[in-house]
Amino acid sequence: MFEDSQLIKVRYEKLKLIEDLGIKAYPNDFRPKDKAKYLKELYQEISQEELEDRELEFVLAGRVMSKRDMGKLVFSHIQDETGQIQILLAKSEVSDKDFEIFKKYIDIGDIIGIKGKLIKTKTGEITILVRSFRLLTKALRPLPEKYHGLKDVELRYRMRYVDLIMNPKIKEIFRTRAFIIQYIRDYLISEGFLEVETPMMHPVAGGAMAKPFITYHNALDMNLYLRIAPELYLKRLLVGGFEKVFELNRNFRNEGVSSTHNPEFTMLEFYEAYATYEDLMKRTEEIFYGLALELKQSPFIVFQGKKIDFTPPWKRIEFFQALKELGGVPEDVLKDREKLYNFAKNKGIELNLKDPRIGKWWTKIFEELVEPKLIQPTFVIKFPIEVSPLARRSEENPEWADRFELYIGGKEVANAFSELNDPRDQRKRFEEQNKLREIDEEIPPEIDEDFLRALEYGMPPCAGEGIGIDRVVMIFTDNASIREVILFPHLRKKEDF
RNA sequence: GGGCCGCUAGCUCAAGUGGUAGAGCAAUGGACUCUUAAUCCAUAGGUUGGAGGUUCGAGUCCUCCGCGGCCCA
Repeated sequence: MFEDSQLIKVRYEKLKLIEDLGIKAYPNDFRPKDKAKYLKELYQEISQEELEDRELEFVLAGRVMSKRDMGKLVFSHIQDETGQIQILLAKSEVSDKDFEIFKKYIDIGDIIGIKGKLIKTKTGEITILVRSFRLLTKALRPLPEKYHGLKDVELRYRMRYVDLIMNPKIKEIFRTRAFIIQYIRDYLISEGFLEVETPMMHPVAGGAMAKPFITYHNALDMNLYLRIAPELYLKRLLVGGFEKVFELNRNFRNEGVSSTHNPEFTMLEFYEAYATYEDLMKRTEEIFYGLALELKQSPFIVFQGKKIDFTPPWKRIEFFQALKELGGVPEDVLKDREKLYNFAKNKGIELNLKDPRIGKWWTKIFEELVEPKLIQPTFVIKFPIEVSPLARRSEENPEWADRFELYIGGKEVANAFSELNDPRDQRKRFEEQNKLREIDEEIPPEIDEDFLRALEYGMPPCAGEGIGIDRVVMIFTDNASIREVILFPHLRKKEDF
């Protein structure tokens, strides 16, 4: 690849000079034994005299992050996965050749392996006095400025690898992400759930309301949809006799990109036979409370300047009650289409007049007026049946679904319900939904007949829940943008990238 | 989709009302045995996101386009 940047040319030339000296620029026979962070932790309290006496040799590898050449001494920091540690090359301690090579040919950004003993500088910093070193990887591009690092958000996302090198806090986010996923997985497995993998490519899109990505299978000569949700497959597994299953993986939705939406995102769905959405509320509280204790050693976290308390039990509020009390929708307006339409319009909310489902209107108003107010963990219960096509009808009132949505920090985080397992009702709901396809492009393009057949074989009474993992990570890492918790968020293509 | 803001050296940023495009770090050459945003001397580095336009003259004003951020839908 041609690069006309002066800085890169210089590095390529240097690489050639190194190789001309018979030095390998990309060897793979160096095995580090020590890590920067642990050396610092272990030896911080030990005096220079004691370190001198012990004469221990340490072996580590890392990227050169700074270089301060003082003539016959060169101080430098190298960075491994755990952090940075200072190293010192002294002309008196290494061969003349090594010293020359380090001074002349080792650049900031190169990865090197070093052997040496620990010393403390006069300021008390644990430092490795190098006895020998090896070039392990030559870097051909300069790192960003050492003090400010890489700030440009666009560059940070497009070159996450550089972001990770320069901004140690970014690594923490993704460690926390991994921890959260591991914690949830451990919880479910310890509760007897089986982790499963169902298709990512669906012949029929379903399980949620969203526009799917379409792809094409050559050999089968058919269109496939990237899944918008695994729900209908997980339910088939309950028909098949698994009683507790979960899947923790990616979903794909062909929608806009925003600070809370990435076209692919990570979702946990779990299903439990002989349980109701009430049981799942308890599990949800357990999971989040446990996570807060593990991550913060406290039931409290701060999200975007707001203190959030995960101590169970959490607040529950009925959907209508929330619309009235938090959304300010008057009682007489709620069920009157015309009044409701005008009420929304007054609030700057445009409702789709062609949509006959008043429930759809309610959820729209709910999103705008209620959602942002639900800061503390809150279960919103008793959802309108019209917008819950896969949920069981409430025994109390057939117009409600036995369903909850969980809100934290003003965002929807989880959605759960007692599952509809009456195949007759399920078919009716699909068919009703079908009629609306022309006015609502999020309705799946066809009915999943095989799913209905499976229900006819009998799915045990059960409850299921979906948790948006990216949002959970946002909450626990206090990030307002989903892109900060996804390693490689999707951006528009750009030349030079 | 709409509004606002941004895009200048590898990175972080400057350049009243239009008048020769600068600094720090990084780089290159040199000095320095406890530096740590090292310091000191010197050198080099630019199609100012792209394309048009206005003007004697555009980083700056206008139009269109691209990419991003925030807000709204």
